[in-house]
Amino acid sequence: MARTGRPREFDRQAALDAALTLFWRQGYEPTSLNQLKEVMGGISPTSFYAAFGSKEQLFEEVVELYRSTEGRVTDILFDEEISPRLAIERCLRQSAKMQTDPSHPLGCLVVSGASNCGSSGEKVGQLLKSIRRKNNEAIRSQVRRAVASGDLPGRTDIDGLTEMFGTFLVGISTAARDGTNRADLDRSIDHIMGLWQKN
Amino acid sequence: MARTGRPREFDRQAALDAALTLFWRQGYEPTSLNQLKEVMGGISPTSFYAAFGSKEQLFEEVVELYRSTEGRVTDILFDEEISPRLAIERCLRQSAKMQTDPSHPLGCLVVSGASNCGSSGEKVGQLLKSIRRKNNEAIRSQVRRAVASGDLPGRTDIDGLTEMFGTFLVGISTAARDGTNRADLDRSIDHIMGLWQKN
DNA sequence: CTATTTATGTATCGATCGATACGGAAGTAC
DNA sequence: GTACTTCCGTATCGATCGATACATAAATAG
Repeated sequence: MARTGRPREFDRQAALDAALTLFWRQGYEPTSLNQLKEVMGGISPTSFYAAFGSKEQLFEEVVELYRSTEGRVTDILFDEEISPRLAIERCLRQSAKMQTDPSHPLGCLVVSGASNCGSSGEKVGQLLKSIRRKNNEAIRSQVRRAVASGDLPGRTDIDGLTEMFGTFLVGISTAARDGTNRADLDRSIDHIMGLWQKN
Repeated sequence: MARTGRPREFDRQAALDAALTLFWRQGYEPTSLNQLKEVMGGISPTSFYAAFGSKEQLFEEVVELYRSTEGRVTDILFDEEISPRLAIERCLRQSAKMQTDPSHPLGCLVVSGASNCGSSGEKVGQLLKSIRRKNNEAIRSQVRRAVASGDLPGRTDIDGLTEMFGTFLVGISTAARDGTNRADLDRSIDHIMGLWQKN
């Protein structure tokens, strides 16, 4: 049976897509409800709050959308079927490609989406931080797996190598936003991955 | 001859220091004038604007202060007297040490101080971006110098290697703010600098 | 039809934003 | 002393912030 009540007049998914783009470009706090309502189809405040709850809830939903689409480039870090080296290299290359793609804002929403937070944005800042932490732990798990399998020597400094890849990964967002193109990032990944066999 | 007029009742330099700390922790946009006035000695709005012009001008002055103090860790990138490798390595290690120092906010003001900017913060965002760009060019200059001197092979991919160090450098800010300690960052620098001789 | 449910449009809420007006206070110049 | 300069405190500006109140419109249920 069809749902009762007056049907929604705007496309909720399209509105969510537009909100993602705006949050991605500007970040959480400087993006105002007026801007959001405008790009989301010129909807009214009432429609906005009825459909999305609040600015904070909308952002959380936007982060979910990001993670299920463009943000999937880091998912491969959690793949323990492929080789650890390939998991990390592919994550870096896919991230560099995605974050420099001109079809959407530059950089990474998880890294740069809520980096300047007052008290009102503290919660969403913690949300993104927890995602970054999980990614870092996935890198550590891959490095550890490589040592266990003998792909990296037993004397490998696991934490140091993990942090090297992790710091480089989050750096891609600032680099991309500063205008670095994909080709240069890809060659920088050539270099950083060169460490793997020369260890 | 002494300056005429009623003397200022607050310590301008101390107020500037306090503003630096607040901007460093929160970033430009989410830091309000009320917060600033409070940490700057509970000064009045009139005193604030008479002494610093505006929030934006204050931030620019704060950036100058930062660059002349904690931010000097990157100055060594411009030193063409020491070896290129040492210039880059010292920059990374000093940055890691400074940005994880608990005596002030974590991370780097130049990287994270205005990363979420609406239209009002666009100007300061560009200011920080131009500083990052200059630092990147300094890295490139060092890499080029290393190739010219034979310290790196002639076939070296200059732009790729530059971007690798540059991306890692800006990544330190997010890593430090996410809680990475100095020791782990230092070991990650051990790894990334290992590329230099193994090229 | 009436009742119920959900969405919409307008008008506006209290709080806060960055920034000023205005008058008085505290110093020097003469 | 008076004139001048600079700073301070209070009160407040217009704009915008995120969020709601309230009445109305458009659908289904019976």
